[in-house]
Amino acid sequence: MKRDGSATPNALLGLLSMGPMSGYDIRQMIPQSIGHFWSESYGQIYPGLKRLAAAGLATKKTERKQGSPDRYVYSLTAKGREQLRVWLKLPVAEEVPRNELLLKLFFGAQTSPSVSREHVRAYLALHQQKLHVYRAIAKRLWKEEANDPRLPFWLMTLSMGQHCSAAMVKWCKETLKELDGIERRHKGGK
Amino acid sequence: MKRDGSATPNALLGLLSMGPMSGYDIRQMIPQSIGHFWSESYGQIYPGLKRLAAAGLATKKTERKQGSPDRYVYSLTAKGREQLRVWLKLPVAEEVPRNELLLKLFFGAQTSPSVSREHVRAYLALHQQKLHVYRAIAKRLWKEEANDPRLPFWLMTLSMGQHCSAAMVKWCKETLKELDGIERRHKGGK
DNA sequence: GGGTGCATGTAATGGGTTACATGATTCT
DNA sequence: AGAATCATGTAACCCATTACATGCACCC
Repeated sequence: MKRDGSATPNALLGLLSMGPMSGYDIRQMIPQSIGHFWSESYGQIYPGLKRLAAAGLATKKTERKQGSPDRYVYSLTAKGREQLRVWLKLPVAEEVPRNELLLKLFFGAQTSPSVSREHVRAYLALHQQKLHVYRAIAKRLWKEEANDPRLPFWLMTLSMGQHCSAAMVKWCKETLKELDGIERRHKGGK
Repeated sequence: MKRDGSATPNALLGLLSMGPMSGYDIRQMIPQSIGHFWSESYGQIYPGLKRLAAAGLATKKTERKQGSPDRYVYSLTAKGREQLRVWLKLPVAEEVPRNELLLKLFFGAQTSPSVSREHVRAYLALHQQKLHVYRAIAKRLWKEEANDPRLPFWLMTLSMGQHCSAAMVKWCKETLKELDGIERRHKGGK
């Protein structure tokens, strides 16, 4: 049995479960849907969709319109829906995430504290901005998708982003204070 | 100018800044150092060290002992230290992290709420355990490395883990309540 | 005429893990 | 005898991004 190391084909199934789509459509909608915690490039999407069709998990229809390129629109088959449900049940594969900020911070004693401080500052700004974006998305969803049964699940993923970014903002502020202290000792103490 | 897409060689430089080491040593010490936010496999380490030596960033010494295999111990050169400092100053490259849990949760409406609940439950357990581990490490560091000037930086990376896991625990608990509500409506309501 | 958007796709390249290969010593 | 630990390393494979290639239509 071939074990499926990658979640990519299943991510495509999930996106197709939201409605028939072309590869181009999928790419366009990612920022508005799973973009905050998942990404796919054309190099994955187009061959991936082809493979789904070859495996009988999706069907491909050609849409022709004069004055614009052909579109290949994929729809989930019953088999595809079933495969999606099977994958959703499988335990989540936890990976060791690589965090370059922490890597640099860990070796922070090898350079001036101000270097670390700038990294943390940038991280703070990043997460403050994310919090704004999350709030805007939540507002939009409450208005526009109020009756969609999928709404609660979308809000849960948003909520994780909010919890995480809020924690990061708090950590950044504490860490900046700590770094300031180190810098003062660095300059004043010796 | 060739831009360095990968932080791996610099991670090796950072580890070597802690003292001369063999590839084997590096692999062994990762869980005790940067393991919570970075990983490297032998397939990266051994060729990586060779490249560092070839680039004049590290020197290789052979240690022979009767009754055990040869060890190739690498030490940073002045040039290597300088390169580490240069890399530390470069802005952190933010990547879009892939979170499989969120991906499954986002499509949670395609299956029974209990499926999502189990995933969240596992995530809760994972982060509660991480909190224990972090606390144990912090204790050990305070005792054993109290006078090391690098200690504050190590504690900062630990602290991020603590903030993050604490936020995840909170989110999991809230989300489990929400999922319970959905399940009740699911069963009772219709 | 030139940029932008629609729309498809592939090839090159990069980055990384895993499994394998080797071989001595020490512990059970 | 067999397993675990020390220690090095490579080859096969997997996954993913990026750059490139094509081509039409529309707007400035």
